[in-house]
Amino acid sequence: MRLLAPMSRRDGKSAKRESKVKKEDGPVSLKGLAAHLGLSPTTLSLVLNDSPLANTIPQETKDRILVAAREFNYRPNFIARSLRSARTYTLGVLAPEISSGYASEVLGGIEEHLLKEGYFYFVASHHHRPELLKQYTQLLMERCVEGLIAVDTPHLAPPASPTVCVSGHDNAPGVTNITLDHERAAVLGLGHLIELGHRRIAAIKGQDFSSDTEVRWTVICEVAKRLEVSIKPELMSQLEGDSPSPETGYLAAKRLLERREPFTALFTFNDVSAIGAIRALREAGLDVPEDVSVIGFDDIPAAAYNHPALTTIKQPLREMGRLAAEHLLKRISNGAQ
Amino acid sequence: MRLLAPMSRRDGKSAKRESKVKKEDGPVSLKGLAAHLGLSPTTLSLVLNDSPLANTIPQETKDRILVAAREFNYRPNFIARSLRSARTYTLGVLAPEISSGYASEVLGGIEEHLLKEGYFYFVASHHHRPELLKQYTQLLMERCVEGLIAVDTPHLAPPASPTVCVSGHDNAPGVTNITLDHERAAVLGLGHLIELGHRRIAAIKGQDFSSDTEVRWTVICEVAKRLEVSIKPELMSQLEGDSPSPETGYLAAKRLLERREPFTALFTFNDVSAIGAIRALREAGLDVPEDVSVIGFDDIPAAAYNHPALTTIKQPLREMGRLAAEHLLKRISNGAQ
DNA sequence: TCGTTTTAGTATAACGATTTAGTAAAACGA
DNA sequence: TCGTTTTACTAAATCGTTATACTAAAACGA
Repeated sequence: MRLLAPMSRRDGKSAKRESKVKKEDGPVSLKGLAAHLGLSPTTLSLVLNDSPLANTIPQETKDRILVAAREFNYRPNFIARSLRSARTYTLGVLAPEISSGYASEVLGGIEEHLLKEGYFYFVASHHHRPELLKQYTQLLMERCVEGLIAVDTPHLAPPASPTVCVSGHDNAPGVTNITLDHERAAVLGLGHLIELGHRRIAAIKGQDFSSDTEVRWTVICEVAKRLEVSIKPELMSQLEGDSPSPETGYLAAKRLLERREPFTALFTFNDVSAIGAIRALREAGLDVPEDVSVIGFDDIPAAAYNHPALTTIKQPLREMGRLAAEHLLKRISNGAQ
Repeated sequence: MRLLAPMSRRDGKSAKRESKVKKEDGPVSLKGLAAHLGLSPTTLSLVLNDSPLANTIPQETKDRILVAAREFNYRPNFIARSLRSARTYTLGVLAPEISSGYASEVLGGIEEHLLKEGYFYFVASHHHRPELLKQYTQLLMERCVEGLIAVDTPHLAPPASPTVCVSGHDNAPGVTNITLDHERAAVLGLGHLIELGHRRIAAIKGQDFSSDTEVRWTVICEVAKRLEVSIKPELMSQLEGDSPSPETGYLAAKRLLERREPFTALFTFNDVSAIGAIRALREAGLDVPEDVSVIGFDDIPAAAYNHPALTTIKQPLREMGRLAAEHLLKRISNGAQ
């Protein structure tokens, strides 16, 4: 059941004007500060950036400048600097939808590293729509981002900036892919099920638009064959639609059950769909984990608190985001393309 | 159980140099394009922005300019424009942690509206640490953002830019708060429980650092009193720590149970903690919902797929984000402070 | 004392756009 | 035909920095 609470907006009283006349007109510019000190902007710039050219300027003058800068709370204008230096210290991030658990975890890792390095980033959600993807890539480039990070975004057109793809599998020139070791993931997952004695293993494949879908599926099939528990075609179902709720998994499991092909274990594409699948199994009178073992993927926080607790393969999403950011900044500072 | 899969990094072959000599040197500037056409940058600027001053310029010339601009894929440099116009079309967003379900939903709504209006935004997560909050606010201002949106962030210092707080309750000058109608939420939640016949109602209050905690708690107590089911002090527990997992709710419920004060319903601060609380109740031998009814808050996707399905008060977080963005842009375009 | 070096700066141009003020040539009017 | 208006532009300033080149004065050396 769901009860919807409404919301409202309330404004504070409008800001009172500062009575001090002192700084009536916004932030100080270098020129203004220089005028106040009776020096040229050049001198201030040299001192404030302690350029080697400021060597011959006496400490007394330097101090005067530093004191005044502090007093007037001088902050160099970032835009002007960017224009001059052709650096924006800004990246662009493309993701299907930032509010998805997957993307937001990766973004968390990206942000953590970027802020530490003095960078910010713009995000755009393309909802797997090619024309939006193209448009936003363009917009980000126009904003002069120094590089791009694409999260779970296949078929990215070869970009003009250095690019890192999180869970990318396209082999494009100039693009670095950060990927999971899917082979190892498959061995962990299937190995665990086999150890529990399962032989009739079903699987739910990801949506076609997910970067990992094909690779993971291929690897799972290979590993299954190698471990001699090959997954029957009738025991494969696939997620459809891009709902962020467990519903996709619920429906995929339903389709699987309709085929009446028996199985004792289910390997799902992610935790959210696993939760939905479990519900479908229960409704079909199957007990989890007594009748069917379910294994998820991702390790979202809710996984551990599901009832019963979900077994899952952890993807270090935050770490992958951090690594993507770290690598991209390295490429940028190497002047790499 | 959780099995950790490792990840790896793979680079594509490095980009081949374009063999065309045509555009060897990055994007064209207005000056470059003007030189190519034998016109002045001014003329191009007037035509491309179709300024009224371009009225007297013959269509033929205009066409020449437009064709060349298209041919060379001319894009005005955003940075240069920003410097001149003192507009960045960029906002700053402050949140405790972007990867939390709460913040990412709100961000989704913010993003949706901003992109539609040609804006981008920078985000920074302050983790409820005052010094980070201050530092990031400063950094965002230095980046020349045109406004700020603070999500679940109390005690924001009076900012120099127009600001909107999502779930803000401080009454600061120049700050707009987007808030839930907590009164209505409390009536919905408590009303539902009372209708089910509950009289001994327990509640889990939010962490002290959450914007909504105090207001919601106060309102719930008031409404409870009015509905004559006042919540006993012994039946109040509080979330602690900022883990994003249901664990906080699990622990809060444990503390509640230790007091051995009987109750038949539990109103929790959010869905995630509700899931944890249900686990604690189960471990204590209480059946949900037979022995204890639990009601959550937020309506996260997993709520509906919890077993049993969780009753919850929906917060229209995405809508709140969208509204915040919309209102802030309106204030900005009104030149408001 | 005169030439050189050092000191302590400054003037100018540049980044890439936009805006204001201007101008030469053509067209027009009486 | 001469003065005015219109046409079709352009020059220069500006946004706030930074980089390069330059200079006047002081100090130094022989």
